[in-house]
Amino acid sequence: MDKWTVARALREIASYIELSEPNPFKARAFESAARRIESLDRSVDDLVATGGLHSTPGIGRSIGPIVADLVTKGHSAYLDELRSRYPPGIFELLRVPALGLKKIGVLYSELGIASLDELEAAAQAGRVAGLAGFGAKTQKKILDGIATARRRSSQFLLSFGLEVGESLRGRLAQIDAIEDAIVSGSVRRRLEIVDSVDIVVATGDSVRAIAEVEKRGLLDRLEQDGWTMLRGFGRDEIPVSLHLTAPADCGAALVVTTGSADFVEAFASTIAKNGFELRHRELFHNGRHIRSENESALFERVAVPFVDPELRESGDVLRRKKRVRLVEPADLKGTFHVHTTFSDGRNSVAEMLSAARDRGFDYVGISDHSPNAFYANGVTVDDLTGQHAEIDAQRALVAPMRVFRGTEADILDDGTIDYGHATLPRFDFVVASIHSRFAMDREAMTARMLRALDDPFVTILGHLTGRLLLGRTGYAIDFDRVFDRAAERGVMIEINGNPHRLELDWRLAGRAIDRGVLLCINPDAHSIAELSHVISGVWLARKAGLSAKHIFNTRPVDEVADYLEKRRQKAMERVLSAEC
DNA sequence: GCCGTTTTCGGCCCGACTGTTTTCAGTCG
Repeated sequence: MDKWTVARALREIASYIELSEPNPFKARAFESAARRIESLDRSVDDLVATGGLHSTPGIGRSIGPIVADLVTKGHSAYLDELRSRYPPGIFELLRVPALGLKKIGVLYSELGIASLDELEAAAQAGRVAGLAGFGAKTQKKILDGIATARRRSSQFLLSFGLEVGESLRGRLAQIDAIEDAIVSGSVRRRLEIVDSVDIVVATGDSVRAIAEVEKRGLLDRLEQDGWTMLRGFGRDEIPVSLHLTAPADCGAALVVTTGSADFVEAFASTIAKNGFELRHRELFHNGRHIRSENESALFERVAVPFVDPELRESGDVLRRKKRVRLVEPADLKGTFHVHTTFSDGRNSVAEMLSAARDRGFDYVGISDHSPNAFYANGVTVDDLTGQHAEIDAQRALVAPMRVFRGTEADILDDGTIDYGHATLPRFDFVVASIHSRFAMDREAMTARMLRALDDPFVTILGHLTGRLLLGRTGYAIDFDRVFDRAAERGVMIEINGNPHRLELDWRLAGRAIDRGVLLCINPDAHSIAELSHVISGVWLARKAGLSAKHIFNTRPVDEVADYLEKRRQKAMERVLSAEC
């Protein structure tokens, strides 16, 4: 069993404990044990086999045997028992805003509520308001929140849609009767929130193809709609549509099913001028069927410059005379905003650096949290020396990759930057982010951010609005004023590739670019695996129509090093002259 | 549940906000 699976089991135990136990520290002990396991630098099997478990901090007499059970038996009797005490799916109530594990525990023990439907019925009957710790306002909030929770359960993050789509595509491609399978729809357009997965399936024998899909159980609750459409559900109930098409019509089927509806409509009317028509996912010219094995051949045949799928949200893009070369993952030479175990990262400096080198980066910037971020174990001024020494010690091992020492410093309530000017010069770069007081009004929040942008040590503005997709709307700011100030001060704005954040929003990126703001694609990585968030950052940049020239970290290492050093020097001069 | 040279109990990362309370618990970041 790998360490991630063990950690997940420990977290599940922590959640069950929080439902029922009054002592909050017991659940926290399991949480911290999970973190310990995740940050192991060797396999958990090895740790158990060699008896090293007992000397691992945070894992004591109770948790030790649970970890050993998980590793040696593949399950834990303790966790099995906890699971049997509650109905499955009780944690779906967490989707309701204002409901945490404590309240869910009370709802279950007092009223036996363990699903959204039961909760809704009880709240409508007024039974929730009578519970200890609940009241009329909470009951109203819950009723409002159930709608949100239901909506959230029918929407999915792009990263999830892509994972389900690609895994299905791979399994479809293994079927003999299927020549090709390509993910289309809003996933292919890289829309940040999707409600379904669409796959074009090219086959010369749809009867056999459908029979195989059914036989292999690739989808749940399969419905057949004629011979060209199969609908079902993938993992976690995401709706999936398979669009069966003859291989000769694959290009047309891709255009139509990729959408958007607006784009396809505009595309159809553009090509109609030359006598072409899209009908039932097939291409016709003056009534005669035209082969379109792939999309680029189709665009060429109808004499329209190819439009990258990410740009197909509206038909306006068809007015362009030429295709713009969008930024690609291979364009990124390095990245910033990478956390380590010095704050809330799960991997050490050494692990993160060698993983960055293995991705082929020429440079990487380490940026742990600043002291104000208590909950994220921010690095104190005293601990900085140790971290910098550790980074310096690792440099030679990952050469010639260049390592920059940075921070993700909190923007404090008044807009000043955590650490202050006594310490900020010690960093090669500073990502400034807001992690507290999200509820400020638009005016106050904008003022706070403008002041942060005025600090000469700030290099990059981190996750612009703090939004969490399907979780939390970002704080309100006046974007144009922030973009103007960022351009004026030469502060970059981050494209945060974390699939839950994906901001600055692709709908806004063009406005920032037009005002002269430079952008930087960062992973906000808290583990080796999360370094891949630079790829989702590239999706966003492509969706915004950006090229390599708009992105700072497509620049070569020498240019980047020079830029950062000059900026740091200038900041120190400005601060010194202000003090004189 | 874990930890500890103050060693078997008492503390455990913090703060804003909200609603239910009338001094605090739960949620969220």
